[in-house]
Amino acid sequence: MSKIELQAAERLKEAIRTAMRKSMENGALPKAEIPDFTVEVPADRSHGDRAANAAMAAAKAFHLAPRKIAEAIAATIDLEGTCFDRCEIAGPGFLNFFLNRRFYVDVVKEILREGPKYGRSDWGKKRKVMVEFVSANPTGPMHMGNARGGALGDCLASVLDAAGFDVSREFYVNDAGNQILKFGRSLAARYLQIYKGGDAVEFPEDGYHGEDIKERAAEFAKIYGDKYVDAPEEERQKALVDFTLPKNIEKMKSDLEKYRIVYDTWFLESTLHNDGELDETIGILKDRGMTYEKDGALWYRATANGAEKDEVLIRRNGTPTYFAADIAYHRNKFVKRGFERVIDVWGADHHGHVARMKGAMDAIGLDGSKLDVVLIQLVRLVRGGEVVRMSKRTGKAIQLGDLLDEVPVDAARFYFNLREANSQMDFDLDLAVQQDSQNPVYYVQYAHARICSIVKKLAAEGIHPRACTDEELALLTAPEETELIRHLSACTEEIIASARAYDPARMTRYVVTLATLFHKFYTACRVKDEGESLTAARLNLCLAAATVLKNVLSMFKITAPESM
RNA sequence: GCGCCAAUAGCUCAGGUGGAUAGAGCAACUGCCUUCUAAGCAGUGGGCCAGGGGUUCGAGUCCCUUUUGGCGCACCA
Repeated sequence: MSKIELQAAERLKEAIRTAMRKSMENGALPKAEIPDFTVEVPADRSHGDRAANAAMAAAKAFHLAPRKIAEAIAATIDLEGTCFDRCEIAGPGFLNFFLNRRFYVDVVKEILREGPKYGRSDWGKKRKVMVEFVSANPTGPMHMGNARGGALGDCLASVLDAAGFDVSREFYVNDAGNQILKFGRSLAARYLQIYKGGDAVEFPEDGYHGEDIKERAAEFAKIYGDKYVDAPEEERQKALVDFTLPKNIEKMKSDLEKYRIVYDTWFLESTLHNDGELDETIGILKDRGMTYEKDGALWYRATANGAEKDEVLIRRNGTPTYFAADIAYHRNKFVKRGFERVIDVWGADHHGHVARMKGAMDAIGLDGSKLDVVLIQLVRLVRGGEVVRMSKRTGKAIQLGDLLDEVPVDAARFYFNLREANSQMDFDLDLAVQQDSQNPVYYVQYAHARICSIVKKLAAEGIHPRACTDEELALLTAPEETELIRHLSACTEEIIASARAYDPARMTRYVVTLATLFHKFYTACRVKDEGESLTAARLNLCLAAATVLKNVLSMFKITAPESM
């Protein structure tokens, strides 16, 4: 795990604080409390590798001009033990620090030593965290929104894993409740229509109108014939649901696997109903005085936790609501399975549900703040310059399976992780299908392939990668080389930042920038025929770059091709 | 009506806890392959950060407000 970069900021901060204390002792600064300040990477390279705003932040406390404070700090600071060797005062009082030679040498060595592990850290301290994502209704095929949620959820899980959490991926299968009844009614109607004609059988108005329902009913009819035409409605529906549901779930599994998503758990909602957990959870709410009866239904006092209105848990007809099951489900995650933190990836249209769900966790005596919800704005599909509606019910929506038939998985996964979850996004299918050189994923993969090509070319001449001495690695002083190394060194920090923000798109941007810096290096610096030592050192740098490119890509389950 | 999310270049978007001259990609234009992959690199043009107030040394970033979009406010899930 990378320590170098992580320690850089902390050690520097401590050195600055020490310098301030020393200045106070020798009278250069008045005695005052040292305020909080930041150390950051400046936008402009000429401002050094790290900049601290300590002098400006302390101006008030010391009643001194920022530049005076900066001068006192710069005069006393001891950079021994940090990876910086120079400090400049600039602008309104910034302290700009420059990395020493040793830093660049150590980074390259560390990457080559760590290999596939480089970038990983124990920041998450092995805490158990669950990421639940997609969880599409098993009543029909998955759509574009699921494609985005899938790529994001899966990559978020990977980022958390790399940041040192014990991550579990889960798919919640809504195989119970109202929509399954509706599902059964829809299937039964389509089934009967086969034998009695489309006009003779009325299709339920709130049913699922998709073509897939007709297809499933036809498959069923092919096997069982008219056996269920005269059976009681309830029996007919049950037979159709029992036949169709497993097929739909299998289809989702295989589509998702094509998409390189493999879950640790497929959690069936029906288990909550069947083994009493739902009743148990409602019992807890009752015991805590969070429920009451009204109009024949059982209500949850959501308003007690700040909600605008109360919610029904059990309907007048005796069936529990989705919300009731969801409370039991989340209780199961925390209590029965001991997850310390639970992340749900939901479509943004469910945002109203977020506060309710957190409040419900508090209501059953858990901590709602340990439930995090990542909201994903729905994707608008654009084809031929026109927005395509994605309603499942029209039966005209593009399905996840269709998408993957047309768009390479590498491209789809990368594309959906280009933007943060909470941004609206159009998916231009025409563009995505024909995308090759335009798609940033190829740009990144190309950088990797280029490196492999260099290595191959040199190997053909009998030059193989070897360990370099520090003196040799210190030859890497061109701006294109130091910029590249500097960015490579930020990988661990960046993964942690992505994990903290639940934003895997940060890593996509990181790796695109990495590719850019490599391409610049490639253009400016030759590896071949540069003298034995420099060639060896640059070859090491190439391997380091390839390692990080590959680590990030494979974290996202995107291939890192050796040639293109 | 109430609430959540958004508004940055022609288009699609970046801009961690406020920092130095607001950045990429695409599109447009101009250069660079007898030398490791040109799916690349270098350069040019392009901006009232939706409008208006405020907070302070300092605001694209924080607060208020207006406008414009997306989405919620079921005994649906």
